[in-house]
Amino acid sequence: MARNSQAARITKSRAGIRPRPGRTRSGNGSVHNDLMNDEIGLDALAGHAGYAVRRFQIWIFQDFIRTLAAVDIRPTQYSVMTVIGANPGLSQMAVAKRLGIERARLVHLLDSLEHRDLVSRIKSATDRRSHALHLTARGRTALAQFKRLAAEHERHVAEKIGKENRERLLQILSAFT
Amino acid sequence: MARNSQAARITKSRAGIRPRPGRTRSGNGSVHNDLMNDEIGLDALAGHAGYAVRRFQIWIFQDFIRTLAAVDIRPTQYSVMTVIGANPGLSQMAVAKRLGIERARLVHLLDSLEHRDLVSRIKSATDRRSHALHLTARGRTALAQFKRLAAEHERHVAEKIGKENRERLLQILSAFT
DNA sequence: TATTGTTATACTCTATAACTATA
DNA sequence: TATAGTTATAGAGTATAACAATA
Repeated sequence: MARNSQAARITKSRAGIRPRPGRTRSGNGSVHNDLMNDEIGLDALAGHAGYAVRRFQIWIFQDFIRTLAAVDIRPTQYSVMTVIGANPGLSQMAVAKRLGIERARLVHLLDSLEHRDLVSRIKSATDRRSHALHLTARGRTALAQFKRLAAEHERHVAEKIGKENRERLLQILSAFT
Repeated sequence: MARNSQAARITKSRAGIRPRPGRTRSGNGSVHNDLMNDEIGLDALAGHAGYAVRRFQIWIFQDFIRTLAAVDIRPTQYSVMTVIGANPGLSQMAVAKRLGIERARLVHLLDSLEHRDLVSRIKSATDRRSHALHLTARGRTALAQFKRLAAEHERHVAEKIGKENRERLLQILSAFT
């Protein structure tokens, strides 16, 4: 699933040119006449940050999901539990705003976490419209494990792009957190 | 929709602490008791590249869609047209593999571009299973305009994160293109 | 009147599976 | 048997709108 992960060299020089299809041998040994992946120029795409960011985001989420597959936690669920764990008592609106999730979607996310006894909604005494969100005892224990696995995922990221590059990236994008 | 765009300061020091809700005044002047966005600590999330990358990707795609709204072209449509324009005659499989799009999804993307007379499928003479993809005359003219608008979008990115940071980002993520 | 949580709808995107026509 | 294109389905994720309870 991690296509192109090793294909760092981009043949920009051939962009815009119609290369003659070379008879080549692909990874699994099959013979075909198609252009190989790294023979297909990206043209203007190579200069767009959004394209690279999208490809990277897909890779990183797939690695996160794979690394936390045993505990069945996805990136958004992890982010919700982490924020509630660090700020118990938050309302659903506050969590949704902080993480940039639609409040309508957070309803379903919390339903699933509540059914798994990881999070609980407690009626607010001061504003009876809102719920104060807390981790359950089970949720606190589980989150500690999730964080260990997420740290392992983060090491995969560092291996992939380099320790220093990862830190530079975090710094460059700090305005978006 | 660009929440937190200016909120560069993160109060990591308060993460894990339950701050007393301060009576504060939000941007639109309404008074409330909730934690303000930058009072809510991200805890472990602040150290995860994936979280920042996801937030950035959302911002960048929204800006792209907004900047190209007049021509009704979305990021994926742009990437498909750009690759076909630079490599005419590619098969659907080749485009799908190169861009990391499911071949099933590319079918619908091409349907819409073909209906708008921007792309055409031409039956391959050598392999009658596959289609050779080309831009139409209208597609070539349109793509030139799309590229001008996309370059404008790219300037927005440079303004947002800084010219040098944008270039560093492209370099760091070059392995994913 | 406005806000919180909720329900519902629609559209995009990702991930599969299965079908057809070719190879 | 395998591959290219297609159709279909299901689940995330995004974007809205509307409603009840409450402020």
